[in-house]
Amino acid sequence: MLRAAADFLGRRPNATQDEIARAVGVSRATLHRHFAGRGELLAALEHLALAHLREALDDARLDEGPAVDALRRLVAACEPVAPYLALLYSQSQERDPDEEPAEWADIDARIVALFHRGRRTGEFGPDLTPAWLTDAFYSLVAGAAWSIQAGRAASRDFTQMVTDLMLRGVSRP
Amino acid sequence: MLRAAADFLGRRPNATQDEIARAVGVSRATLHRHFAGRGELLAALEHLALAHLREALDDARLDEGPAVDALRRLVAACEPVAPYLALLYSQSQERDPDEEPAEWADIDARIVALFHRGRRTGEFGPDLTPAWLTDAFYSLVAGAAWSIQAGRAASRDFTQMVTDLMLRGVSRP
DNA sequence: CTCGTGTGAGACGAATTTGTCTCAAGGTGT
DNA sequence: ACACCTTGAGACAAATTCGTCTCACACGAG
Repeated sequence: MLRAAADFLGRRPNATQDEIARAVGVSRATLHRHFAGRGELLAALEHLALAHLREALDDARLDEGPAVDALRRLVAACEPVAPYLALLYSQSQERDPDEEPAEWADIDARIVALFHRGRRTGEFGPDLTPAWLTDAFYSLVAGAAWSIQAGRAASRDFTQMVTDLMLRGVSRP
Repeated sequence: MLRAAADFLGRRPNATQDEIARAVGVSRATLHRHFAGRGELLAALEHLALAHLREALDDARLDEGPAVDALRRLVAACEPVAPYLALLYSQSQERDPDEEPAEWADIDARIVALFHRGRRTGEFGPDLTPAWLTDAFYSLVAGAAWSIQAGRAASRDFTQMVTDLMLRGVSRP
């Protein structure tokens, strides 16, 4: 149910609760019984996305093996969460920047740590800061999700699109 | 005036026209005299962004010299437009995908052509498609603009952040 | 069968937002 | 001084959206 709501809100961030309910397949009354108001729905969505994302980070084992491989695993593990991320990425702009839940801090810290480790071991170049690489990672994941949703890219290319760009940019293999 | 509206809408995409007017520094009546309704304002904003972006593309001379240098010039020229792009990038989700003005087709085509050229000359690797590289370029420009606006990155690092990531990813120079 | 539960449909008022109007104030050029 | 234009402030109705309530219907468990 949240899945359908996420898909729909990804396309129409400002949709009415009436539209959301119809898109999900329930009546507005039922939607309001489960989530009282748009805020609760967004919160539930964020909670679900955070849970999936945490699980993805656990599966990726970011602190094991070469950082390059860990980054590959990270992108691959994030693929199912990408639509949620894209949604929250667009909604995050219209929220007070200081009221964002502290649960994001964990996630951010783990990804930042990966880029720090790669820089320390010399696998990653020293020019780009881990903070920017983390933001760029989010942007690329969300951008790839949008490209796929818009039909400009194939869903099965997600991992390669993001990993190749993160690892080598446009340069030759 | 549009500049102020863009800055404010970048932070609060769902702001009331009252809030927009106050942020711009005029009364709601005056704002409504210039742009009848939110739609016209967004359209004007998009028009302005398109004009700036076209000018940036002209300045970048994407079809001259090595594609790598052209990409560098492109990013540098896009820096002033980045906040506009970030705004439209978030607003574009809530619009019918087929009613988007054809003016974007020009811009997209020129950027896609750059990546095509780089791939043809062998400067860019053959794995990533020009279409995805274009989307990724937009994502990174918008992401960098958000990072800067959020205070996580310095404004003067914009060009290097985006170009380094596009050209080499995380790998060493 | 009967009860309880969950759902859909609809109606209602409240709050918000928007478009429009009027009027007074301020500035400009003649 | 005078006409002219723009703006700010406020009021007003219309439209939209949201929260809430009621009622009828379906469905499974006992």
